[in-house]
Amino acid sequence: MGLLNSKKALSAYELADYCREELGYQLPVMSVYRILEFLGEEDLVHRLNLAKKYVACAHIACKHDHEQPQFLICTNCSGVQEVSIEAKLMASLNKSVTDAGFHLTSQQLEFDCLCGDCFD
Amino acid sequence: MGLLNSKKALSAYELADYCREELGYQLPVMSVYRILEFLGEEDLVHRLNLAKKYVACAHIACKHDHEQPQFLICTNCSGVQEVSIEAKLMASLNKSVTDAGFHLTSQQLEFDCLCGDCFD
DNA sequence: TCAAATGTGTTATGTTATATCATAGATTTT
DNA sequence: AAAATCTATGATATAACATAACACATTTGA
Repeated sequence: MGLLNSKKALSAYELADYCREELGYQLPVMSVYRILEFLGEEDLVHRLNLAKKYVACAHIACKHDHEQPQFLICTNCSGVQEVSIEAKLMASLNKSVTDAGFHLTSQQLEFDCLCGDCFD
Repeated sequence: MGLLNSKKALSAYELADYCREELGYQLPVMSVYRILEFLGEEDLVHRLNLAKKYVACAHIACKHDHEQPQFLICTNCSGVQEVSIEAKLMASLNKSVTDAGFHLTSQQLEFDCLCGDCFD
């Protein structure tokens, strides 16, 4: 499933459709989910909870370690930009959360956005 | 549907179930969605995109204006805490986003968390 | 009063995700 | 090597959340 060369996030069903239509390979959705789960564990794919779609990690080819990624997701076209929020900013954010008695389950933050193309 | 006295976020289907089981009133799910849409426009209810559930606004009874709310959502029990992130922090965040060529569609941020009770 | 707009119920369908079970191939055990 | 077990995969069903489409009644208002 080397198709995660997409600029956009794709759902598991969209990936299955892609395999069938573009590659002529009939891949059950269950298999897509199983593959995505594996790739997620290997940090090769990120699951976007807000969009309920999946993207290839932008740093697959890099050798160095990475900070936790944050994602800007275009609600119009599903375009995704992987960014790093400054450590200082993340620290303040974490403080605000713990002050409220909660704990972030993940430093992988996601924000609903419009990308440059879809914004006016 | 005065039942949004819940500490937890509830889905439209959970609300329909509540009406049927607790109030003995058979309310179609479609109606729940239509009511939630209306209440959302009136800012009496917030839709949580991350949890796909709904909560009553924590400030229904207040008279003064409010900043955009942010939500801490317990992924374990659906408990929700409505907080206000400092303006300064939000400004930095907005800057990070626009620097990346994106635009936040909403200042209503949502964070997956564990609440105090569910955290260890 | 009649036509148009609005509201509500019903049914169907779409989208994302998980559960369950059977079978086929691989691996282990004797 | 044959039997037993484990694992991977496919197929089907179902769950949970959401929207579309249509019918019918009521209101509005010209």
